[in-house]
Amino acid sequence: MPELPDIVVLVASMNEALPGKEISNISVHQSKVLNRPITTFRKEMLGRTFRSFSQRGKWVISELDTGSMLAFNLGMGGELRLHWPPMVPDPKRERVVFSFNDGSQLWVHFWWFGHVHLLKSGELSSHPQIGTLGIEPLSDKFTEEKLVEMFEGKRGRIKSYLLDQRFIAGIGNVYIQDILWHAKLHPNRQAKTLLVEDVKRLHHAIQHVLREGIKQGPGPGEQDVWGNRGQWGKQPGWPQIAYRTGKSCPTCQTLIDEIRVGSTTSFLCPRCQV
Amino acid sequence: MPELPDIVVLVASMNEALPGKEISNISVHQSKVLNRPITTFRKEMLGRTFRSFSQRGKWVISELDTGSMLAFNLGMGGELRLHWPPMVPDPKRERVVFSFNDGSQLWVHFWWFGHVHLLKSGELSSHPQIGTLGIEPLSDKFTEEKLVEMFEGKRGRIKSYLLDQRFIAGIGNVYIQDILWHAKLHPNRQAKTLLVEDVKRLHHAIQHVLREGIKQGPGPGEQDVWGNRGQWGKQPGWPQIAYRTGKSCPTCQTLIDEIRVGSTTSFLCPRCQV
DNA sequence: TAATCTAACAACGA
DNA sequence: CTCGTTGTTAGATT
Repeated sequence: MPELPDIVVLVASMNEALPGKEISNISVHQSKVLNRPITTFRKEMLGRTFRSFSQRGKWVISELDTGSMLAFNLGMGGELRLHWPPMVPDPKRERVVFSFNDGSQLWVHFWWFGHVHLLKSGELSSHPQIGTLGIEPLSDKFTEEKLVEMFEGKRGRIKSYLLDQRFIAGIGNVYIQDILWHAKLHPNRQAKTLLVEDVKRLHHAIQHVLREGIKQGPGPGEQDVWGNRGQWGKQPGWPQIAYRTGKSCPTCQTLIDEIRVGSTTSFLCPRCQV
Repeated sequence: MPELPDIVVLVASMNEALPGKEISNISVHQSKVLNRPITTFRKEMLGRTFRSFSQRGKWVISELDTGSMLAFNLGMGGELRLHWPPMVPDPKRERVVFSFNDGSQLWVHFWWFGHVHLLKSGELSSHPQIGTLGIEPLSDKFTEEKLVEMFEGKRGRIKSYLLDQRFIAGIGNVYIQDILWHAKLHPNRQAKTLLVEDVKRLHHAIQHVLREGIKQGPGPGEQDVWGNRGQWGKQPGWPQIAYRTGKSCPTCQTLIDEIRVGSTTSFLCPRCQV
């Protein structure tokens, strides 16, 4: 699933490519991705234009000319792709296709668990998932103190909290790998054992890795609205740890390990991360 | 902790012994058993008389002359005892002592986790524990159909549900032993595997064992308000299974086993109960 | 040993 | 983590 950096890059490309296009047709091939009956959805969306796009957690939020919002969650294996000339989509693969008045199309693709939710102005905050998202880790409000607070009184492992979208929005099981490596913290480290020093390193690592992710372009399997992919894995320094099992830790040359943490996989340097 | 049959017997004795007595003094030796500050509690209780007593789940509920309720939960090792002539209670042992105008005393004793909660008329249903109690298993409303419904869509082991006070009120880890033996059901039996036949046997076993418990008098460690104890363990047929590890199953002579089920102990016939 | 609440965790389903 | 629900467990304690 695309995480914060992937969404930031995708949203930037959508802001270049899509504003002003008027929706002239909509095909929905899997109705449960919508939060309304198909007919209602079509009626409310036809004739609308996208005004702008923004990122919130792992969601793409677009503002329509009516002031309503269309919120995309790409689930697993998700893509938002602009197509021109128009093609006939494979209905098994494409969940929703928006056709525009200039002949181009926006394909919403994912193989499982995605959402395309129409929200009236002001309904963002009452949306069961979007409304409960935590802080944006690249915003000014995400301070070291906030991170200290977040762990206060918590008993579990830090990885659980970093992945919990109600605390921090946008970190998933890809970028967290390098975040924990930069912070020199083991994913199983208990929150209550963190020192202020640890939290400071973690705070810095979160912002550093997410910003670097934006700079490097979409992560593995991700792309922008035109299908451009990023540098991930194509150059030596990026990523340092994620999906590099058996390679050497850049700091100490110990071999990178792959372990199960709860139901997720973690990549880590067993020597640097404690 | 006293369970439904023990509470029924205790309540009956309290209805004989206590109505009409006026509370002339109250000593509270552990304030956290109350749901009010001690001074407020004393002010509201002094001069009151007990009108009647009833059983709800594992609670003793008494109605005062004001229409308010005083709800007792005896926690672990709990006793409600009428004393005359008055004695000086050991404050380490006795949590609350009510002195009456005739010189007698009601001692509230337990070594852990008991409650003495004052509730205004109508507050019973909003009490966090009493208000969420499930059905009374000896009431007419407790039908086989109710029991079938209770297990519908449930995935866990039946013992969890039978002990969960939000489903059925009043069964604890003592009487459940003979209930499951009579129903020929293993405590770890998954709810979803129950046949209608099983549920029917279970329904009958619940009512049979609880009624027999009332008839036999208070269970192990329990007593009525005068301190009378029951027949438990003093005669061959009662109980059949509970606390009889290593004895013979009355049906098949297999030795009774003692196992851990979650965090509780279960006694069972490994041959009869499946 | 017991009772109940809760957080954390796992299993499952959508 | 993709997220919600449900059940299980460990820890704390009203």
